Amino acid sequence: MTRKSRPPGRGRTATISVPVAGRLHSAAIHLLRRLRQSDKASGISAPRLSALSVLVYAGPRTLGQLADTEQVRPPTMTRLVQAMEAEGYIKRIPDPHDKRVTVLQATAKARKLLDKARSLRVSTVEEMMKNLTAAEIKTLDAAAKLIEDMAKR
Amino acid sequence: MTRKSRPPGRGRTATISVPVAGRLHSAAIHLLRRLRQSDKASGISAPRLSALSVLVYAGPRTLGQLADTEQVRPPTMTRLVQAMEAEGYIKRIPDPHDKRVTVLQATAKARKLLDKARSLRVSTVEEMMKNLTAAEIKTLDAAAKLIEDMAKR
DNA sequence: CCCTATAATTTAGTTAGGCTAACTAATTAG
DNA sequence: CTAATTAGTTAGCCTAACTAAATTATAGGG
Repeated sequence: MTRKSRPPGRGRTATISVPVAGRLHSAAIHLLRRLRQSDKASGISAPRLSALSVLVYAGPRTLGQLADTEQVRPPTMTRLVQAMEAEGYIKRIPDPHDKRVTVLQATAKARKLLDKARSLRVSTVEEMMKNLTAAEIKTLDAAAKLIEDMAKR
Repeated sequence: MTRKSRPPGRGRTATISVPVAGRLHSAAIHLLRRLRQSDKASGISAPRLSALSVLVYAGPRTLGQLADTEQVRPPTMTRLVQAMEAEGYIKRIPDPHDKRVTVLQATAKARKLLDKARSLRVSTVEEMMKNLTAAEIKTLDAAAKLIEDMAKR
């Protein structure tokens, strides 16, 4: 589902979207307020969880790349990585072509942790959805796909 | 728009909702990741922003109540409040019935700050939505309303 | 009036995340 | 073969958020 480039003549679309953006924003805030609670149960801090999910869901990368995507300086990432390495969530793999580089890879333990955290959050959402009609669920599904698409770039 | 209590015979709704909950969860995460960036621009830390928005959007309450809702110990909240009081975001109002208690109230400056933060985030969402069709926007709007309803309890 | 409970603060200390500056080691360019 | 660049680490410092324990002041029942 790739976003089609919109040709001229889209009319009042931008104007219509303004209040919707506000409502969508509020909805996201309130949904996430709920989810944050299940997040704490994972027992890992937000910066670590964030860096680790990059490694788990987007694959291995170097420390510098990870620092860039997480928008921190390399020394900060060094420490985050050291802590998570000591806890068995990250493995360092030396780059054979460039000995200065270490590629970081999430371990099975990390994947298990994130899967657990995810399923906690997902069941919170399920619980919230349990009284919806089939049509309402369809609407949410369509919206989820649209949002993914929008967030992709 | 109050959630209607669903009578028996809703059939496979719960089963259908399972993968949708997962997709909705992912969508929310990715949307949030975007919004966190605009949040930084507000220049206030996450714990403070969170506590302050309780006061702004849910109204005044005592320090102890605020500590409870934010899930921190009273000393932690004392410090958060002291900092925000010094910056002019919170006003303390002595409780006439119980002199041990101070009721915390957000100032106009706080409201202005949160409005600014909100509009930053909303324009991020608008920007993301700018290539959607009218039908897609309608879907998002319906979903936003459903989510608000779900999150409400 | 005393005793206990409660609201908030102070005290004293920890932990985590962030930074810059200075360093080592490896790579690449002249 | 130097010189400059790049990846990552170390060291040192700062701030924010958090905690438990002790303290202060008020409330309220017996």
